Amino acid sequence: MSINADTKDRILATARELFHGRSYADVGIKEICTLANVQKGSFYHFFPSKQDLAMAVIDDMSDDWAQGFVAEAFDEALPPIERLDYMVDAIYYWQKAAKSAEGRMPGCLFGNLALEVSTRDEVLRARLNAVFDKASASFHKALEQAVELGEMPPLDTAATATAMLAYLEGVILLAKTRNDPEVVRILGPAIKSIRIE
Amino acid sequence: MSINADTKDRILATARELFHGRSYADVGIKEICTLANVQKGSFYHFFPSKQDLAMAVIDDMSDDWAQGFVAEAFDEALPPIERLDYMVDAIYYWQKAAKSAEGRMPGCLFGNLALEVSTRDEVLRARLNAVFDKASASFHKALEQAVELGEMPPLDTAATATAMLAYLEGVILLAKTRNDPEVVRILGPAIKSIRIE
DNA sequence: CCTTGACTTGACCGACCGGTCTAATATACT
DNA sequence: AGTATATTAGACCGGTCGGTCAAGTCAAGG
Repeated sequence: MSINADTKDRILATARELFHGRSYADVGIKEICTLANVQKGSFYHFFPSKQDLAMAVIDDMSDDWAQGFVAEAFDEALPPIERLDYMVDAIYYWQKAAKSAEGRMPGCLFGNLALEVSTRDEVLRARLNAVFDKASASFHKALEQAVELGEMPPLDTAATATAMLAYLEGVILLAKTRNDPEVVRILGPAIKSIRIE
Repeated sequence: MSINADTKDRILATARELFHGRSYADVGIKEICTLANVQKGSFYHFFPSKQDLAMAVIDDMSDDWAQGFVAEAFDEALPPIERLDYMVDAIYYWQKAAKSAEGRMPGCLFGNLALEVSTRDEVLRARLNAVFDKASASFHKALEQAVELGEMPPLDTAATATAMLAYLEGVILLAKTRNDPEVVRILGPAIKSIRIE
């Protein structure tokens, strides 16, 4: 192991921050390298291409989510419907914190990337799709349990789960465009009203 | 008037198509000029910058919408709630047609641009915000009338209108990521279930 | 000690970016 | 006809892009 075993991690963390705060196309490898204190050669030692970096960033963020507040929000100990509110709250506080730290609401990295690259890069699109599928599955489980527990009248849980995810992404999109996290707080809770029979 | 009085229009139409089908950053002025059969000098005669072009494209598309299917969908002759379904249908058929023509679902130009540029360009962000506000207003009017006519129990019509717009954008985002317009058809109608009291 | 191979350095590459500029050309007005 | 003005043409600019590469440095294994 080298003394700089964390080089790859630094690249990853820096890229993630920059991609999230701006966009894929706007952030160059040179900039990532500079901020991560890494030389270009080292970068290309770890990542064969910018696309590969993007995939790594997506996977990295996805893992962090799965182990982070998404795991908390969809904790089976919580009543299913409360999980939805937890998720909305988590997003709200996160975006609010990000805005006060950097002045701008970054929105959802996955949503941002999806709209930016999915017409141009099939590989990344597929990756992002998988992330959305996984997220949708969390909603699905919560809905199934809600129905099972009688907390919610029966419905098409799979379709509704996807619709809820879509709603969340849409709310974040609008909030980002307004650069106002309050949009999430105001519109977010209506996620519970969405129903597909 | 010059024999090529439509030069500006050709630039605009080409840029709109390219921005919509790909992204703002991915499309260069040179490419727009080539496809529009215009030279760079002419381009910069009509548009002082790429940013100005983007604004013009946003305005152009927004006007087309306002006079096109959005006007039809939100026609006051239609029962308010049917307007929502009309809107969803219109989006579905549009995206489906675009996909079979070009192989890819382009999604919503405004949503695409919003996520791509709103952290980087305040001017464009403001413009996109205005477009969303205008769209939200159409929903708002429909909801107000629905409540008035007793077709819908009273609710916070303004917030719900924005929520519906957010939902639509989210559905389009997901559909684009899946490159599958059917997502719009399946999830779209649930827009009517969204409620903010 | 010497080799191996992972890692780093930074110069370098061609392509392309948004944007500028000068000169030519077409049109409209007097 | 002559002149002003709008439009077009396309070479050109500095800068940046993603990516390559040859030349190293350095720690671990034999």
